[in-house]
Amino acid sequence: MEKTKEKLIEAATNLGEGIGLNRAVCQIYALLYLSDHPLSPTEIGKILGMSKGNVSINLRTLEQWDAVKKIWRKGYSRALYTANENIEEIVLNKLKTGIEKRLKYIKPIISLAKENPSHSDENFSEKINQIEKLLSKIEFFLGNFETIKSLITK
Amino acid sequence: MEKTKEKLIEAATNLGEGIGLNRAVCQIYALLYLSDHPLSPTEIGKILGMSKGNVSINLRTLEQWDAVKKIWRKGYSRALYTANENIEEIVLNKLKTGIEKRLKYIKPIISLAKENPSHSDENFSEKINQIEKLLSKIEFFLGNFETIKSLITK
DNA sequence: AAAATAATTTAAAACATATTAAACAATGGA
DNA sequence: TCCATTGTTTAATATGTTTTAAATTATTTT
Repeated sequence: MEKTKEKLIEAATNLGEGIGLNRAVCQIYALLYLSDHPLSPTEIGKILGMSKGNVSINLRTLEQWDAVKKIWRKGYSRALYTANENIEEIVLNKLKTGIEKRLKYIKPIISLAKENPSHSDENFSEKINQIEKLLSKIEFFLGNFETIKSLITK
Repeated sequence: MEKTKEKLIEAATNLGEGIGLNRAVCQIYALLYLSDHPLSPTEIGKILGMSKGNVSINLRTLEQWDAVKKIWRKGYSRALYTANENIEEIVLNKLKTGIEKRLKYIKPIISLAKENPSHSDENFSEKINQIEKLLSKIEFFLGNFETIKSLITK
């Protein structure tokens, strides 16, 4: 592979790792993003020096994020992969999904704490109120997410 | 400790772990956040059933994030700790610092790729342009960060 | 100043995650 | 249909992170 491309992939991978993604996922996405043609899992593995099992696992992860997609070429009947080039869209969607999941989890717990008769503790109920306020801000944010997203991505 | 509080700390910790923070950091912050009075490292360790080494390490991490602060009480000459209650502020500051660090790292690499004479590859220079556009969006965002922050936190 | 208590640092252990290698399944071409 | 090739799953290995326990350092009390 070209030296510059290699460096870019390396840089992107470090970046991704910094925000908690695993190495393989970043490498594969960066490779596909920079490639001008779709690649097969085998090619990906060869180029990146990575086992085919690892390629397989992480391609599926990327598909779930809608960060890459399978395409079919006449002649080839096995799938090739391309990157969804809209990085902002991918990131924002992941963000939204993540926040939603966590909200759903925390809300009932806060409700429970609110109902609970530990009214003697003034500080505690004040803190619960603070958290509730924060949660409703986040919910507002989610409610306007599509608007915010289009402001950013367009 | 009170049952409800315990559950809340547990929930907050799971939440934090979900976004890549370590268990101890979350537990300590949640405990201090919900406590109505400052706590010493020893107390924290005892309440959470955690080694003092672990408390020490993770308190320092939290201090670096400005998520907790040392306070002194007359009579006590050793430091006690309280939570910075403004969670939004903490999160946004961490976000900003993180983005800045990563920008500084990726920018020179992009510049290098741009200078590089791989002009034969039309696709490649197009992709570089895409990334540059994205980076300048992020920079714009950072430039207006204080404004955005005050919109959110106030 | 010495003893007691508290906090930090460190090296090792426990734990978690990512990666591989090998077995298995599916597909395409002879 | 059988062989060759590609992709997936899995169990194990390797790697990285968190936590602890113990040693060290700092602080307070007597």
